[in-house]
Amino acid sequence: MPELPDVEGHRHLLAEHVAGRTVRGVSVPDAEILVGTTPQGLGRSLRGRQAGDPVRHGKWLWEPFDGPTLVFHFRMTGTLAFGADETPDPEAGDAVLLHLDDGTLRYRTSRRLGRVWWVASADDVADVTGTLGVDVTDMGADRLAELLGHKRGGLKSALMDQELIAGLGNELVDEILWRAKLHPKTSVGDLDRDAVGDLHRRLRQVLRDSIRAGHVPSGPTWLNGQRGSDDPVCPRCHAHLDVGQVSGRTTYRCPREQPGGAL
DNA sequence: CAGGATGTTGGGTC
DNA sequence: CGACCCAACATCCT
Repeated sequence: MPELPDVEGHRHLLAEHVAGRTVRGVSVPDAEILVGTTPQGLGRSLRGRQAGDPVRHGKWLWEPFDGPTLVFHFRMTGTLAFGADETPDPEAGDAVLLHLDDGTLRYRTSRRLGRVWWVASADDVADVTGTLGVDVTDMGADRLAELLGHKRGGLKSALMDQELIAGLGNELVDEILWRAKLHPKTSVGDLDRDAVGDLHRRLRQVLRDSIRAGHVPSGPTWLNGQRGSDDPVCPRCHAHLDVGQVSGRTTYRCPREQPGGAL
């Protein structure tokens, strides 16, 4: 599930419940998920430290502790939760818990694909994340046009390239392309400035509504709601959707409104 | 019960 | 180097 809107929700949770609090102790029920230190090292490093303001860039999230910083990525699975319950539930995928002044932060990755990295300083975060493009929530239409101007190949691949634009995942990109009425394999070079402008407006709209919801919605007016259906149809024109693979990801497209070849 | 799944990495090819 | 493809990761859901 975790797409950018979910990660933004997790950032909000950190800002609300963790920033400004002090670490009293840690639990690491799944040490394999913790990278860059040991459970003992994590406790030694964080105990007594105060949490600063969390940062999200694309689908990456980090929390500085007055120097040492925890970097979170959720991959295909994973959540953050905060509450009074201090008890780890390893069966449910609890991996790293931080016990703070007034509650416990719980990083859970049920399929164990997510990771939490420890780095000594916020300056070292980029060593973990690698090169990231502009955060998609900070990207204006001109910037999008400029970035696409340097790219070749298919539009969906370009939008999903985290080194170009950080934050767009499979579900968001399908939703955006459907609203912009663009075929996922549209050659990037075929878009003129007006088309990029329209694409950008749709992108902003999808992001705003998704972040507001805390996830990519799947209601009746969202293409995303057709995902997983045995007979997916276009929420606007009710044509049967074309489902296939693009860039190795399951892709949905309306053959009538996003014309072009089959996926 | 086999197959597929939201993401990323690393290998390989052209 | 860029674009693209694939397999792997570990587990859950259909």
